[in-house]
Amino acid sequence: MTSPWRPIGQKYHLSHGGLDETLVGGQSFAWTSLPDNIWTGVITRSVVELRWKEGQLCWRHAGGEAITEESILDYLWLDDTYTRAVDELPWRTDSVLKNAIQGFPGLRILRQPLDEVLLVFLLSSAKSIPQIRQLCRKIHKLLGEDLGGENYAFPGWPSLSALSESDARALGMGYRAKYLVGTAGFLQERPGFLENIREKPYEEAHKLLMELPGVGPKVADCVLLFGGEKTEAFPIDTWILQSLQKQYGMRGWTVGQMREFARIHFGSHAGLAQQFLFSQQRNLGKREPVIAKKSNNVLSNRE
DNA sequence: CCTCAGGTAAGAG
DNA sequence: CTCTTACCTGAG
Repeated sequence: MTSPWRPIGQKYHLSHGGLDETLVGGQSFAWTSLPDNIWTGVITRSVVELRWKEGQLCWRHAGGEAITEESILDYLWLDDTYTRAVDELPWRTDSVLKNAIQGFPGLRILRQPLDEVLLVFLLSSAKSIPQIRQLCRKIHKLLGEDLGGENYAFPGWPSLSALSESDARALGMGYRAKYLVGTAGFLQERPGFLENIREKPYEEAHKLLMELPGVGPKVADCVLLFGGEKTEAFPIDTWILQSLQKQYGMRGWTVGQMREFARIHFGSHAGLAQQFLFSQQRNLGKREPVIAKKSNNVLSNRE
């Protein structure tokens, strides 16, 4: 059933850390990190495993529909346009960004299906990454196609529209339940709405997405960046807010001013810059300094 | 028991 | 257009 490992993307710049951030760092919730530098995930209706071994990325099919190497390359943005996009970022004059790029070599934006990404980020508000992952899995398992090995496909919005608000609340969505029901109903009345989004220029697509209940500026940007191939989209979440405030000295700036800054400073691939800064900010202080921890214990013993 | 977490929507100034 | 606040729920 499982196909043999095949090398992929030999000619492109990759690293284990960059890959891990890409797959399980928060832009997708379809991947799981396994021991031995292996990740397993679902690409549309195919279960795929990736492995990092001796500086080489390999993949194999592990369930569901067959999938081509070409599809994997596209999904992982393994082509020359990525290399060019990174080079076009203003790292030459921006040492913060340069630092972030060097910290996560080969970090990229996945090209995920837009409808699937919309569900994920519609449910993401005020939730942690593990919570979002768990909630999405629950929905996929309930309504999505069984791909074997506890993997399930995204059900599609027509299936999601079968959920009532109380169904959705029973799944643990809380106040996000009305977003899901509202958006599912909206899409049912407007066939082709999501398909159209991809073809529109960024500004228009962003405006259109915000017509959906529960989709504000941040979620719309996430959907366009991760599911709409709009690399100029610059989602401003709490992490990016911190990065801009602390590393770029933008305390007191409004979110609107920050969006404007990002457009001008980072340019047509601002979203890619965002991903590097996001990963950098989120991983600050994640390395456990053992010695520092010891001294903390001493201090905390006083009463 | 209390606070807070990948935000959005609604209302006020 | 900026600023506040409520909104569900579960984890720390």
